[in-house]
Amino acid sequence: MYHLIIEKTDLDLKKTLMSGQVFRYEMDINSTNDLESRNYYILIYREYAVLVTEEEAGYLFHCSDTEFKRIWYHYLDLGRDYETVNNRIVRIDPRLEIAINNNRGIRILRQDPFEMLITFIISQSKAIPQIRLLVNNIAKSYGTYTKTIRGEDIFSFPTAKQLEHLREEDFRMLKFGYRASYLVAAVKWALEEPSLLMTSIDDYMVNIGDEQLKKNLLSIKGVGDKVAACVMLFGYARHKSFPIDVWMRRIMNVLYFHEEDKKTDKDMEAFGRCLFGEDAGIAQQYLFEYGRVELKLMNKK
DNA sequence: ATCCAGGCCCGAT
DNA sequence: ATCGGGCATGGA
Repeated sequence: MYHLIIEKTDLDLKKTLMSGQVFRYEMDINSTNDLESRNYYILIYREYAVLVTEEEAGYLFHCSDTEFKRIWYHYLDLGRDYETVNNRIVRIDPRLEIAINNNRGIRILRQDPFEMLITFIISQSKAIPQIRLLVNNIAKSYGTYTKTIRGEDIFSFPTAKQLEHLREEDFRMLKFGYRASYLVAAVKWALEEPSLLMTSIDDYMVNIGDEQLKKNLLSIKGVGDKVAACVMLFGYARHKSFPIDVWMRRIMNVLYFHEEDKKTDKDMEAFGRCLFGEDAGIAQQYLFEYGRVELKLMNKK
């Protein structure tokens, strides 16, 4: 019934969930060693939700072996050997070894494309706690109740179909502000481009090239380079994506450029993709974490 | 109170 | 092509 992951080094759920790529999860971290209050996590993917407890030997998934293999193994990208990727990245830039060592076990999740599209449209000019609040609210309002885990009612994120009839004012009522019209456009896009949204986990790899997919996403009002890159990386597992945000700008201006260079986001994205190639997305995640920690310390002085 | 948050659109150069 | 103002909301 339960599936046990032994290798905690290959997977760090806490770091992965807090890395800014996912906004719908639950987590309870206890600082005590009380056996009755182990750390636990709730992962959500489409109509699935699973309780994961942290045991001495590894993470215990409270679901069937079949569900684990079919859903969570995939969701957590466990089929990829991150050590190999890490080695490639360190070979390209040895300075990232610190960031990798501090963030070993972070994985790029394979989340639902439509959820990523809506989530990252919402994310613009918002802080992470706000984003979490907004996406959880829309799930409660328009998603489907899945199950209750440890007292938490878990809802699936609404499908495009479930948001089909929402108007701008409906989204404004949910406090999405000026993003409301973008969301209407995104839902319309999703309903018109069903082939770009997987219908089952099996057809995850949409049969379309990176460039074409990006072009398609950019056609949505409210989706720019950054949002498109995030959707492609976290929703379509396009690991050549290299999203540039304020944090990435700061860290890249320290590691690779200078403020005076006045590099544009486009310049930086091209640079990162060229430097890290197929590992750009994962490298970006390490850089991002590096920036969140190291730069914060540098600015403190 | 003012500022700004993992941006993007749009109109003016 | 590039620049800057505006945009909703809420937390610091």
